[in-house]
Amino acid sequence: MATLLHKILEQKLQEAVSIVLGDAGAAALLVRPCPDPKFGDYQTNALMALAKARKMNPRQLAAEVAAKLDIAQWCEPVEVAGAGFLNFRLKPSALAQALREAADGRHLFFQKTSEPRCVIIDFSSPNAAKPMHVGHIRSTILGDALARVLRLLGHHVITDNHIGDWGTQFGKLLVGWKSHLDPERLRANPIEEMERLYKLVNAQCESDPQVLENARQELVKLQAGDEENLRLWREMIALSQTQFEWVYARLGVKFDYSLGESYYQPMLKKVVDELAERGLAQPSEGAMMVYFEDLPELKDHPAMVRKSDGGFNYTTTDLATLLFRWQGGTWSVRPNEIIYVTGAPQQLHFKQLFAVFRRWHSEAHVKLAHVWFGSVLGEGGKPFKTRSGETVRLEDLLDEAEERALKVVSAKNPDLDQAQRGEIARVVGLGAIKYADLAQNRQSDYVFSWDKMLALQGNTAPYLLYAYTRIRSIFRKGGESVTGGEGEFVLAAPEELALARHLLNFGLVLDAAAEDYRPNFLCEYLYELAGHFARFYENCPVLKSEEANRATRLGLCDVTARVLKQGLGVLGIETTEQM
RNA sequence: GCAUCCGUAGCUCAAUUGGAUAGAGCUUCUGACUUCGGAUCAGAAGGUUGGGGGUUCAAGUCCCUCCGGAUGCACCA
Repeated sequence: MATLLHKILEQKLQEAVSIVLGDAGAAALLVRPCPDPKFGDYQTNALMALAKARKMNPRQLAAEVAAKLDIAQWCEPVEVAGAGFLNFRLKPSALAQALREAADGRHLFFQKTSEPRCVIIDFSSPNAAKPMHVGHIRSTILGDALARVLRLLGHHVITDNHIGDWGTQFGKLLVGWKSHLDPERLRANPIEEMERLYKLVNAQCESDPQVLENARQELVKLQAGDEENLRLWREMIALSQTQFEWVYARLGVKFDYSLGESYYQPMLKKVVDELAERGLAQPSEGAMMVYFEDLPELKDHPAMVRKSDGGFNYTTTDLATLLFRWQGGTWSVRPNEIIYVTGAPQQLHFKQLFAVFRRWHSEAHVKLAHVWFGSVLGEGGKPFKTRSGETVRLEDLLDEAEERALKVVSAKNPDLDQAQRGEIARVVGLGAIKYADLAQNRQSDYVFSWDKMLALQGNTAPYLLYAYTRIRSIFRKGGESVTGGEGEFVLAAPEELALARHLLNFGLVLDAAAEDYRPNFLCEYLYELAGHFARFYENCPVLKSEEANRATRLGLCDVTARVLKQGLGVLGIETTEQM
């Protein structure tokens, strides 16, 4: 049995409360780390809320619950403080036991959920026939990190890339492909050529209505199943897919499914027919609309599910997709939850989507979450563009990250051979980009800064990776005889205790990050962990210390390295032994 | 006009069911090197959390209002 102390405390608190209040009504009694170590290791403020709801004296309730708490095995006597806080102080033996278990590989301060859920995560979603750009990075990195966290916690995660492979852009692309295609350029760089064609025709459409009309007709033919157009479309999709896979491989991102918009086209008519039959959708100005008179937020924002020209739009496609997923897709498992990771501007769309679906299938017990995020801005707070005003290509961005990281590594560590430096630069560069994004509250707009993300100070990937390499260096230097330590942990120095206490909270933070879809909690935790380690490292010699201290300190180093590696790994960031 | 989101130190950002003294990094200043990797650590300075009102034992967080900004709002996705 793993000793996960905060879980034990929560359990015991629950038991004590039900003894005192005589019922199990106490929903979630959370125990969390104290904001200030002087109060203790863990606290709960839940009793104050509980007392309030029952019109009881909070301090008295806290005292009564404290009297029934059966935790002497792990804690010093509990204190009632302030308006009704309970403060817990761990016994050194409990701390030592948890660390010993972790050092022995029995756990890493977290446990898998007792209630695994099936969660579908929809993220990245680039448009076919266009290069992936910086706008896709947040969705991709955030979605991947969430998938990894949920999987680590034992959930059944299905990732699905809803590629934009059926939009109106294909009308223009078909016109371009048929009249301006340069086979040489297509061979050399298919995406660039398709982008060139699209831009060319798009510009022509501005000035020449005839070209626009041609594009419309090509689109209609494609959607009607014209063989020639379908063949060209498939070719374009295949070329795009190759590019996507290359970028995803570089980022270390994998999808279980990539069912694009086109996959759902055969289902769209039925969606609208059903909505119409059930009176949920009504005709208006030739289009089909769903109104939400009873929802104040959406009262003035009806959703369109069919255009006046008879065509369907993205709400229709998303409804079909949602139904398909809820019914178990091709994987035959009904999800408990579906998560969409997209930008903030789509909030209204998802509110409409979810509202329509709830009416359409009110029997569906599935949690629908729109995990939205802010924009990536350039320095100065304006949209992030290249000097010439173009959107930044994702591949160029990754290249530049590695180049910049290589310069730093080469300057700091010129002794390493070129191949090693290249590999370190890859890990550090990609890690820096991912971490800079994930470390931020996703809902804020994010100011992209090379200097900040590659800095060795502050809450950055290089700082964390450096902490990791310092630990690994100890074990390298100590030789093969040096393991993660043995025997009982004897924690004495304040830096040892602070590090140990912080290690214990890894699981709590993983849970919080998963619960709120916010990897920045985990980043914050890892940054603090690296800080605690740095202070420990500064003040507590490991290899040079005497045998008694040495075993404990080696153990702390080992466990810290494992939490760092696991924590970064679950953010999609690799580690490196040297840098 | 309607809706959503945001406003925290000079700058970039945190702040876990509303919780105890709002925290980091950068910048500035001051310290610690015969380094288990100094790509480090310690200390100082920096705040009326946009303004005002309200709820609460407790508000950056919830409610109202005003100011300022971003985004979206029927035939693009």
